[in-house]
Amino acid sequence: MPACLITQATVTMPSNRPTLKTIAELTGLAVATVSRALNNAPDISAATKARVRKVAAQVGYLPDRAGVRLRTGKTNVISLIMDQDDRIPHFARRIIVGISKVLADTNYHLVVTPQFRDESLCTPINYILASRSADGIIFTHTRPLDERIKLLQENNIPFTTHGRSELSTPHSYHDFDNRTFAYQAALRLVSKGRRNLALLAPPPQFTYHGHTLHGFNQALYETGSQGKVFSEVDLDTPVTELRDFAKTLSTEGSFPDGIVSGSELSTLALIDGLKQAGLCPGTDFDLVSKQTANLLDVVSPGIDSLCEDLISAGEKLAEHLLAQINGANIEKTQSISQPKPLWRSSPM
Amino acid sequence: MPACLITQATVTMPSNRPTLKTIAELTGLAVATVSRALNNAPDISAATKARVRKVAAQVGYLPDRAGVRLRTGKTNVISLIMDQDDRIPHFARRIIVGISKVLADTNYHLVVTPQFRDESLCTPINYILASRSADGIIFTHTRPLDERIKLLQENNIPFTTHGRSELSTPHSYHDFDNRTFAYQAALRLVSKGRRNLALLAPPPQFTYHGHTLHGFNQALYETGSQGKVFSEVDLDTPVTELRDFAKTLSTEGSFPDGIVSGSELSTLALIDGLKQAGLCPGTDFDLVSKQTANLLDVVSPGIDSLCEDLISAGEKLAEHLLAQINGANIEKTQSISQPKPLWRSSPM
DNA sequence: ACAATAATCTAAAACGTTATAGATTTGAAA
DNA sequence: TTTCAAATCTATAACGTTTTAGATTATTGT
Repeated sequence: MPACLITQATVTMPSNRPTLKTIAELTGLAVATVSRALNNAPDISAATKARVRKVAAQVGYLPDRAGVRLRTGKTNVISLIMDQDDRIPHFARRIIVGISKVLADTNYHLVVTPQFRDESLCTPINYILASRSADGIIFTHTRPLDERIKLLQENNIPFTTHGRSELSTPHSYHDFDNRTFAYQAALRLVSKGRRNLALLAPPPQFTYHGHTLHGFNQALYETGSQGKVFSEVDLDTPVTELRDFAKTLSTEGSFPDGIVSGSELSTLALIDGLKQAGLCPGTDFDLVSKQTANLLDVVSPGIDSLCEDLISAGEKLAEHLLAQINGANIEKTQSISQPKPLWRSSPM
Repeated sequence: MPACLITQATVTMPSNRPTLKTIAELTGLAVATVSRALNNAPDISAATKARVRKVAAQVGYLPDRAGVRLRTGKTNVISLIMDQDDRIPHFARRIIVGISKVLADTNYHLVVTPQFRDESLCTPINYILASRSADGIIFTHTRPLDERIKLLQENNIPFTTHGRSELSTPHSYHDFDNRTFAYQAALRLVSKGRRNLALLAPPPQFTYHGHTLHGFNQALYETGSQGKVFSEVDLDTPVTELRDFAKTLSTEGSFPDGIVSGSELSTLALIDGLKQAGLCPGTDFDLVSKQTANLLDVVSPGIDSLCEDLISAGEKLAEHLLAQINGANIEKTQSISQPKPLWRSSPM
């Protein structure tokens, strides 16, 4: 590669990108006036604003993010803390798509900050705070006494979470109603004649563990059914292990004939294990699953499920965060979405 | 909410964030000297460099991204174009994790730019170019005559792609060897005694469609086996449709007893359909699948697969891009990864 | 001891933006 | 006509960084 080419590219070349100065020269106005016109300041005449905006559009002006950021401190960035590994297929992508849909109408960019396995939950947040590299933060997999929430509140930076905490100070969140999910799932099984239920619960460190158990137990109580929470396995158990576990279920004294499962992948593993043990879904047992993608479609017969829409969750999170950045009340930036039933077969 | 609080926060408060000026005052040096010391300029003494670096570490100095970006034009951002919907579970997340692992050792941030369904492939790229908001771009799902590549090359911005194009001008890429994948998969089926093979191929718009067909056909040729490419369905066919298709397969005249499938989800759908038609995997037919996640673990008996590591793909992409930004030759930023066999049962 | 050179540091400008305080023009009231 | 205020615009500084050109000090050769 000829060295001259590198030099040519490195040396400051004219860079025809239009700036406020360009528009100022084109209109004969001062840079400050152009800035204020584009920002709709009250002391600029309507005629001037119109003229400036027209020229700005003509030359394809886009505000320089670095200039704005340096001057105002506003990054126009929101940061999503992304877990290095999560078990829900498409979880990260759908959350991101939802966020992106909302941000598309704004000049915010989404930067994804990874949460590595070997580091503290606070590490990514501390970095963002120290480098002041985002106007707001979104994180997921919220815990009851989440240290991240305290950290963010102390530093007074807008944030919102997927899932709630149990801290006394209110915070912005979007959550899926896992209590209702487990409740409706259990009721569905009872309505199909199942009386000995079991719950494959979320890992205990997450807040929605409690919600899920609560809904499940309430349904048991209201219908007077038997039921238990699997103690050997949870939604984070590797699928192979889960399948082996399911194989042994039928040999137990009290075989659960109705199972509530909090994730599609776990559901598939359970079904395969039970099938291997010679049990037939729909006759020997029934199962109601949470559905976040279309994984259940690959297996037949159809499985009753309750859907959680992760794209719309991402949208809610982005909306909450932007609202907060614009000064909205915390209380206005909290939401809970309801499970959408997808019953595949009619109950008896 | 009391207005005074807002005012207090809005009014420029001291913001104790250390800058070059802070270090300059602390050391008694000029701002320029501090800058040059931290950037290891040749005209600063070793003693001064050491002193400056020590103080910088003590006060927790982090360069202000906006300052650097405004002055140098370097954004320290790389942008990943993310498809709004893709069929491979965990695809986006794993690519992102891989990229993030490499970027963690640098001061690059990763921004995810969405590619919406209804817009041109070039829209996100045009935006990035117009706003000069990234130093480099990564995109996926490369096509043989990919318009994005031409656009990026014309604008002389570093980029790398997941998958190759067939354009004459070389470009940086990381690809999975889909030719070898299909070749080895077909050979495996033949070694199990299957002689009437079928391929569930990628959608024809992607470059790896051709690669896959090539490998498959080569194996047929070398072994003298029968085989065909499913023409009614491909890897983008919805799983329910794919399952229905599989159900009808056995009624055909020449039932394929060995299937090569390019994705886990499709594999699960095919197997379920064939099972419903009364066919048993391992006896009536065999199947070799590409594996990118752990979805196949949920079904038994184990399925032969060839693994594609998407996390390491993300790492490669990031490495290629950074190398290019640092002036590396295009030829040094191309790589192809080999499928890793995961044979579940021994051939006959 | 003096000039020339090398080594090391610094002052000033610039990147694109917005906030502040001030300047100019216009219109109305006196 | 004069005066004052309102309306509209502008010059300047600042955000944090790096580059350029120049300044200062130390070192060398003669």
